[in-house]
Amino acid sequence: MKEKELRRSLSVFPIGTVMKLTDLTARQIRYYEEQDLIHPKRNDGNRRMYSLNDIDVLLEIKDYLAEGINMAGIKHIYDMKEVAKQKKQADLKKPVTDEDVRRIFHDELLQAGRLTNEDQSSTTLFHTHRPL
DNA sequence: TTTCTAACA
DNA sequence: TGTTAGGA
Repeated sequence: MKEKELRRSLSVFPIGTVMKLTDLTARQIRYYEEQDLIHPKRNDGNRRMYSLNDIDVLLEIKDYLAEGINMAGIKHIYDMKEVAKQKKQADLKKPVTDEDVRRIFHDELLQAGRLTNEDQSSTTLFHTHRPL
């Protein structure tokens, strides 16, 4: 099932189509790109071209935002997903006991509560969770 | 017409 | 995030 993933990765939609499909503004879509949440390619005219995968991520972001998670939180969720994949590949050769495993679980707990909404000013950073 | 970058009464 | 200017 590799052919399918390959197709989902093809960047073929211009931003206008993505706007209609996600109900996001061009401003938001470009902003999420700045935050490295998506990486649309550019065509010869410097126009952004999005893939089905990019659209899926955009839709996920909408859900997270609706759940009250801020940009910082969403970013963590995605670079956690990366770490999780690195771990998965590493586990194919190495045993399952890495520091990464703990870090992942740790971050997971933090996000469950801490970065839901309010600003990073103070309170919620302390009372929600304790280090693992 | 559509999208791009940069910037802010 | 919205919106707009000025260009491609």
